[in-house]
Amino acid sequence: MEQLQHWIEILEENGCRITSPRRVIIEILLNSPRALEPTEIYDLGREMNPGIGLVTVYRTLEKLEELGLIQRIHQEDGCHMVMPAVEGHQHYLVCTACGKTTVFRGDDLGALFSRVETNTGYQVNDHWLQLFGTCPDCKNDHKNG
Amino acid sequence: MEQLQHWIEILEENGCRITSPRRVIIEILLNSPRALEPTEIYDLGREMNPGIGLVTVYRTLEKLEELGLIQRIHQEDGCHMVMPAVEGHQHYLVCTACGKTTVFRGDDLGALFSRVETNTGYQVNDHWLQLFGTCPDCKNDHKNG
DNA sequence: CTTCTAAATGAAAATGATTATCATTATCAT
DNA sequence: ATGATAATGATAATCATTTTCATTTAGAAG
Ligand SMILES: [Mn+2]
Ligand SMILES: [Mn+2]
Ligand SMILES: [Zn+2]
Ligand SMILES: [Zn+2]
Repeated sequence: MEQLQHWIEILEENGCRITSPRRVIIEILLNSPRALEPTEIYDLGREMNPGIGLVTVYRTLEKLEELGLIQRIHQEDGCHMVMPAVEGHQHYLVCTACGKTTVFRGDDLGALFSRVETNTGYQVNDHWLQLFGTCPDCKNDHKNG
Repeated sequence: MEQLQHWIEILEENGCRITSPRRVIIEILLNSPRALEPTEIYDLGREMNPGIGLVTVYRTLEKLEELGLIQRIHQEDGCHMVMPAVEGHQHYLVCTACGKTTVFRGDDLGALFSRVETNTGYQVNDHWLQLFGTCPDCKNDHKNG
């Protein structure tokens, strides 16, 4: 749990107090193999600390995102999930069967952006790329069944 | 307005009735230079036909999406916008200043997908790419002021 | 042109996610 | 140990979207 200590230090460095709900929420985020929705974090959190409130989950996630410790993952319908952030530029690869989420890097979209800028006259400032697929475990599950 | 006729034909071919609200909503979609949120379509629709309801906007959009005539554009916060769909595989380029949205094609992400599949063991089935930038008009506005 | 029926509509309420309020609690610097 | 105030949690508010249901209407049939 050094990762947990690291997050706590960053919170302290930023003038935040270390509270029981925050510990619980951070632990949940760090131990989850997949991205979670706020209500999922809430449900898991209540198992550890029944007094915890959904509003505190939202507020803690807001703070953690502000500090760059977590990132949002977008879904078709609109509800967001969150997961620990990874340093630097990267994108998500989400398993559509079980939700397990992985990051990848090394996308080189520079050539595409240049082409698009030339063709459209727009200046491209940002991009948003997310991949969907089947993780190794779910591929096997499907084979066996 | 041949585009409008085309959409109406497709609705008819699929057993849908052609109603006044539907005409209004389709006209708004086809005449907008940018993607619209459901409430924006609702407000514009009321100017033409004050009796129209927001629920009908949602239902009509659902139907149009089902028929592949419109597509959703995702936003950071979660609320969706819609705009007429373009044939074939393409992605959106959204102006962050005025909202004007354009499509582009010719992304060749095959090499990236292969690399990701090798590195992660996932099978990549789908992808989601959206670019953000500044449109030509807004670039000029910024220069002048 | 009427008649008929299922599709479509709109008002109102329900739902689900997120945010705001505010009195109470608890962290942590002193 | 004490106090200032950050954080919490119960509650209510807000916002987008969906459901319900009684009423209207498009368009097929006669
Ligand atoms: Mn990238
Ligand atoms: Mn593509
Ligand atoms: Zn999986
Ligand atoms: Zn613009």
